[in-house]
Amino acid sequence: MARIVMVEDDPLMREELIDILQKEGFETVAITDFHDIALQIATLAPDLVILDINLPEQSGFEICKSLKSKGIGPILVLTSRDKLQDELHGLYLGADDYLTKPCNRDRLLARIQNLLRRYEGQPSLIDGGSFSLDPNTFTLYKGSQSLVLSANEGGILLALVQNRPEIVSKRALSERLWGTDQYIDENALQVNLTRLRKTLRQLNLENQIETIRGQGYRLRG
Amino acid sequence: MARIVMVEDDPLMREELIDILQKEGFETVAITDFHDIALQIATLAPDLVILDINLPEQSGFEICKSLKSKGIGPILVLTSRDKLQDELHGLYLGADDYLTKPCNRDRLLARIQNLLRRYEGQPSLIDGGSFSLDPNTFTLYKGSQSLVLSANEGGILLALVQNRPEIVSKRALSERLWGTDQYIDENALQVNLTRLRKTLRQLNLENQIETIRGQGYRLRG
DNA sequence: ATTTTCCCTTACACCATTTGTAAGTGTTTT
DNA sequence: AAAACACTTACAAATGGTGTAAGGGAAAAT
Repeated sequence: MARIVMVEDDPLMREELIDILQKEGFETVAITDFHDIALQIATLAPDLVILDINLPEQSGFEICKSLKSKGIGPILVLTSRDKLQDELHGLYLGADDYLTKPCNRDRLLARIQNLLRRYEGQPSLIDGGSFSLDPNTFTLYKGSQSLVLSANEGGILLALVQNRPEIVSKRALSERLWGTDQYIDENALQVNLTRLRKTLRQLNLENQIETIRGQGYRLRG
Repeated sequence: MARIVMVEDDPLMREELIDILQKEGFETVAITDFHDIALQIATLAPDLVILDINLPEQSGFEICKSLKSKGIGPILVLTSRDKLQDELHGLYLGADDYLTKPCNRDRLLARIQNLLRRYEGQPSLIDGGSFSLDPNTFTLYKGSQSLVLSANEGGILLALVQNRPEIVSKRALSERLWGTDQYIDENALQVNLTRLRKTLRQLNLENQIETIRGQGYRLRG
């Protein structure tokens, strides 16, 4: 079941939330130490974060921004601040939904399900800057366009995406594709890189792969 | 700029919406013929749909459901129905957000931006019930698993998903794969269906395709 | 109960795609 | 100027996709 992390400093409200969510079958984790909240949440790997705004050490707005920059979501803000400007600010910072207290139990649950549904039906794609890559199938996505890379092309791109923005040596790429127990001429790597660059051009992804002479390759961006 | 399709039968409200959105730089398309709305919207390929609920021929709820089954989204419901049960129903049917009229202009725009931001960068997958399908590459997604179907297997599954839960005749499937100007033995369709069923089993998707003897096939769920 | 019809499955051969090798070219470094 | 490194294109072999053929099973018709 989905893991929901709650950032709420009012003890009574927190217990009530925990009760509602656990009755619904969710795994709940409540933040009680209000220092370095974004870091704590990152290590918890939540499926959804319920975030209050008025907190002791940091504003929920700051936390929201920090979570977003770490790619953690979805984030549902649940706060007593019911002014329109606060809602606009929260949404602007990247909150996925903004609800005000007091909130009807069924409404809260419906909004939570809504966010979970939207995120969990999505494939686990790895962000490559200007594109996304499915590590299972080597399917490359850019906007509404997509294409499937061949095994070799996909293996190379995956290695570069996973190590972005670090340089990946030719030796590491060769081992990634062919292992160490069979001899493949080094030129095969060059050829496959040329094929990959050509394929990337089909999605207008020019100059994504940068050559560092004598060291290896890296993904730009 | 993003294309927003509006389904609103009140002319004054519709004009006001168009004005607000165009001033913001959006491309707007307003539905004025209220028959077969889901089909019209599908051909428009919108980036977002603003949907009223009280409409002349069909309920916005039905349209929402139909759009969702065709993988069209996001959907922002904007309605005068402000009862909690209506909101819950809309979210249950798959609406991505539910706002009631009258709605503050800045709030509406913020919610629209919120949805657009969340969907751009995501591949356009069609919902198949227990799985999702990328119509470009025939990549099949189920949870964190994915695999790429062959052209024939993908073409068959796509047809079934797009017509779900309707029956698709063998003739329609054959025409989808081979057109009408070349003769392919009917058994080729049977063979490819067997191959597709075997591939689906690799993702534990048993019994997804139902045979209706003498009529055709349909997707379960 | 038997026959006919429809659907499914497996194997085979042909076609399309992927990929390592070979050879040539261009650029950068020594 | 020569050497080293990187890139590109073409070719042939290997691999995967797919229609056809043949056989079998189940449901419907007689």
